[in-house]
Amino acid sequence: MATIYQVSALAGVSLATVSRVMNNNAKVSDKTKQKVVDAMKELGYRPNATARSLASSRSDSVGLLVSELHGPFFGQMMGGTESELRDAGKHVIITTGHSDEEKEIDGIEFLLSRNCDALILHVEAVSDEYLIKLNKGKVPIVLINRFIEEMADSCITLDNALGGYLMTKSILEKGHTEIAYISGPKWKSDSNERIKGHKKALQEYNLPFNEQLMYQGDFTQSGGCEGISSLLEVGRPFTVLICGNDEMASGALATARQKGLDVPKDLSIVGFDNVIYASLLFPTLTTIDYPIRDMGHMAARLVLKNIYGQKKLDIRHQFLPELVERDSTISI
Amino acid sequence: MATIYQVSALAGVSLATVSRVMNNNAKVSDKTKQKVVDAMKELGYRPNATARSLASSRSDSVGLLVSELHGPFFGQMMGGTESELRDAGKHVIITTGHSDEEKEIDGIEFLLSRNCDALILHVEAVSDEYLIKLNKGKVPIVLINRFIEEMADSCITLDNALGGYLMTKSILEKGHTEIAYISGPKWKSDSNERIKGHKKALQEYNLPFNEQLMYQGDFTQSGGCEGISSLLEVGRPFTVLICGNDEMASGALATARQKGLDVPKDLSIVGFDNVIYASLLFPTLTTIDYPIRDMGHMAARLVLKNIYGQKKLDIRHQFLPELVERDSTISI
DNA sequence: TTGTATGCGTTATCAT
DNA sequence: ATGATAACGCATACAA
Repeated sequence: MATIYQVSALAGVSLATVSRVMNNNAKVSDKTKQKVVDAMKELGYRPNATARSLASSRSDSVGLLVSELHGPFFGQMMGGTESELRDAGKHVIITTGHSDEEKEIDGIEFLLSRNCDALILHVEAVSDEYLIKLNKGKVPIVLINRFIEEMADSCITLDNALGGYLMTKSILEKGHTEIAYISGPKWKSDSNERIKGHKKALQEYNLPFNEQLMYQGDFTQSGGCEGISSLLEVGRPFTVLICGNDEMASGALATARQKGLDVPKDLSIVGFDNVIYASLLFPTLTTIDYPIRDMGHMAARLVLKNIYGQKKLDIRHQFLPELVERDSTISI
Repeated sequence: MATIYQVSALAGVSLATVSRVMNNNAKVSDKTKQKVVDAMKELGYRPNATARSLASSRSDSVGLLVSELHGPFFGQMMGGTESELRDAGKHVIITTGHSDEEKEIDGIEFLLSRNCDALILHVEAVSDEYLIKLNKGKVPIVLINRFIEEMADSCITLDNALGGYLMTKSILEKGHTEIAYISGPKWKSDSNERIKGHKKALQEYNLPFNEQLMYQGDFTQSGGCEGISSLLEVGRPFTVLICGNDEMASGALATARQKGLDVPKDLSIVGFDNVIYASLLFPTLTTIDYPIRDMGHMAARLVLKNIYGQKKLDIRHQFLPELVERDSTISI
């Protein structure tokens, strides 16, 4: 691989000059610039990003930490962030945290060690204190789907409580009173917020929250399957099943059908996220739209604005969920 | 951020010694090692991967290029590769090619410029020649879902032709003779191989290939929607619709239902890939299982074996597709 | 076992 | 406008 030395030698100029034309951040006469460009082309020169980064402590790349690489949710998020950044000529370095504190920290340290210009994090296990401290460091942080008062300017969030409220309200309006609920892991804030909204809606309708018909799932399809099975075994009838996300809802849907239940006639089901295949299920799934792709976009824009100086971008920190009514819910 | 200099000063040893305990690749007395470790801890020292990489021309990370970050196919592939590599203490740097030659090359150059120890590529647009040349370079390459004779040892492939054959044969066995086909882009090799297998099965049954009922889609859901609409307009009846992948199949399925067609009674539909939600659709989708997660795993193992010296791993280069019969196909 | 010195490929600060 | 040269943070061949 050709280096800057060889280019400078072939072009008959100094290292500094070659560097200047690469970064075109200083005046270079057209004549010498041409010589350099020619030399570069002849040698097939490609700058070494590592050396460049070491010398400049920049890297033109931003670190992105997601919980998982698979699944519709993170797929959309990564896609949104990457496309925006790529359009701006920046690269994204992706790694995973697997919702595990140690792995999340490991991932963050990896990204930091790669000299990322900024970090966009979807973290669930590390503490607020850790993040606050991290945020005081040299590398700017953007938090997605998590709100921390002390670093509010760096947070891109969805109003999960509102989402939980909307989904419950919609089924209460349909006359349901016997409600089962498969939540996400209780230690995840979005699960909890959704439950909060759920309870608020119940309160407005003077309905009690029934702990018996609450099952704690794990946001996966199979979690939804196990959830509905377990809930049916409780023996207490319910006319609607609220799921903490679409993946669990789709699992529950399939299991319900296997058990001979007609959705929505025998049982209404609601999801959360509006994943790409929610409208392909049968019946099509009523859910809450989570504009995660837009939020991924916005996280990228926040970085572009704060770190890469694209001042004119306007930023939105809080996104709103919306009810998407489809065929999996029915009035009774 | 603390550097190796500060650690060496605090510990009262030389740079080299600090470096040795970091990499523990040379004898260091327990006593001095302890001093160094203590100093590191006290300073919260974290090695700078960039500097490290520049000095050693290694990076303990492998570059991964996929076409897209979203979608069930690439999600599974990335997940498989990352988990295997992460378990081995290596990191993955992911970037995208968007099935576009220029972007694929840009992505590869980015990965190369980051000093990746190896590259795992799912590329569709760059030429064989480019890859062969790339493969002669310093950085080892692994190709996934693409076969090039000259670098066969670096390829992890699925027998797409066999898959195409299996899917067609299964519906021929069911008595279908009026067959419509929504293919992937014709310039993608997997699309083509699947069509080849399709034709081979037709031949065995002495059935003609009907160009009229062939629609070229783009492997997306909406492509499937457009495909079936267009095919229905041809006016020539068909009892089965073969789709180049599950995403198009799911789009076609939804559109078919919208148009009042009963799947599978009025129309059988087959997909390809066996994506995670194929079994959640209604009716559940008959498809060809593409073990892409395993293949992602295997690509990682190939790297671990060849580059990171884990010699005992055994490698499999060719994977076989399997028919998964579900409810979207029926005998006539 | 430990230390010294040099190189890795750039950027950036001085000069000129 | 251009050139010398010192960082950047670490690995490593060579000495001791």
